[in-house]
Amino acid sequence: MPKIVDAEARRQEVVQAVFRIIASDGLERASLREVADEAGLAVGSVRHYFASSDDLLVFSFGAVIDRIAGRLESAMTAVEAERQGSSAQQAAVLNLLGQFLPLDEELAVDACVWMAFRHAARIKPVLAAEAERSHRAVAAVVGRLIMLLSPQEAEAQQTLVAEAERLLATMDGLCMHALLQPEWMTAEMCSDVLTAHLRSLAGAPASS
Amino acid sequence: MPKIVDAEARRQEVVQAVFRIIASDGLERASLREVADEAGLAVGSVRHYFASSDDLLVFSFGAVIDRIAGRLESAMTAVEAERQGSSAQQAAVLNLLGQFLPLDEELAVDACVWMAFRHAARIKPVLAAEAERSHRAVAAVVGRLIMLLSPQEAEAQQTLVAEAERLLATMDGLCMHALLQPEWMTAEMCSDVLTAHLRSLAGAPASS
DNA sequence: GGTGTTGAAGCACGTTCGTGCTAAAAAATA
DNA sequence: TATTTTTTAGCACGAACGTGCTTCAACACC
Repeated sequence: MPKIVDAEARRQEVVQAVFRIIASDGLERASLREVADEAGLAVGSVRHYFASSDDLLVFSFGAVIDRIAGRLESAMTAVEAERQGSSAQQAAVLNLLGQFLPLDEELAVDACVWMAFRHAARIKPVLAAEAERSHRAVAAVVGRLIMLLSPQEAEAQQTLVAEAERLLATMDGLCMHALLQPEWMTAEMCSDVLTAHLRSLAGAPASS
Repeated sequence: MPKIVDAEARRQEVVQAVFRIIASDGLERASLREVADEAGLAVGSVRHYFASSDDLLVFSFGAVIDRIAGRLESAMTAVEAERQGSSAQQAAVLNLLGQFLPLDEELAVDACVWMAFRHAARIKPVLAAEAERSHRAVAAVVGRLIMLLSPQEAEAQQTLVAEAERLLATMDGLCMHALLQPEWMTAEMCSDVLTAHLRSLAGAPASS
């Protein structure tokens, strides 16, 4: 029939163009014309794969969520595979939490895009569902991590939830600072903050 | 000479209109026309007080920084006025940290506007200087708080800095979650997370 | 009371946006 | 080779944007 083209691959190429534009110029510059230019296509071509601008943005949001959630999941299974309390497990935990931070180019792009979409979802209702999914996916991983790391002594369920939310907030804040104030929040500072937080988790059992 | 009008008061009215628009519709909707409508003025009138759109945004950013920094400063002096370790000081600390969070309508508007400008500053160079000032002002207060709350035992300077950055990141993450996922991050959850963090500061001296 | 400075309002221009729609190009099938 | 269908490209329209510039009303001062 037609010119054979892998539609799914094309969509991913367009999404990659969206990511690059958001990371460098912000979400508000991710218009159809800009995206088409960045992807080396015409506006009509992009609109052939995505019915509307909202469609493109929602799909892109979903794509970055899948990427991040996938990284977190695999890093979490690596943590669970290590012996409890071993230094190898400690390293795996640091690796897991590092997936939140813009420590290399790819992670930085994803972090930019993720932050931009989550903040945009406060205003644009079309993004709300994906924002919910994003929060659930990340909270699930962090919850498992907290259950693993918390002292075995009897812990109130509420305390565990609060500790999970605390770690989640710290990671998001750390990511935010690393993106917005990279001169202050360096990779070393991130590492220091992370180790301090993990020590506070292990050393100060939050017995309610 | 002319029609007497308190120019500074007028500017503040326009800035308030900017705040309302950003809080409800996002920063990208804070155009001259929208702001003029919200303030009950004409575009030309707004431009009489602000030379350009960028001028208006930079001034508004500065205004929200001053408001937040002012609240933090007064709350910090209240903390320093209480007896060290007293429960009154504990309450004053909770009050100080609560100034970061959208716990009432006014705080919520400021938090929205503050977040929006800080993220926009990553892209728009005109906002960069104010973003720097914002970071310095808040970091200074949090630094003083950490020095006050840390156990008196000999602490490495680096550890204190890391603890300050950790508290700052946690507060920003908490604020972000309270704004973006208010159903999950309720006021009670904020309180639980804050008390857990303060306990980890006092109970687990981060001796390097 | 005239006069000149200033607040307020609005027009006009060029740019960018999303989107409906049409037309050409390209490749697999008849 | 002719046809059919997907892919690509492009035009046109209305809306919204920032901004330069002009116009009008109002009030303090001579």
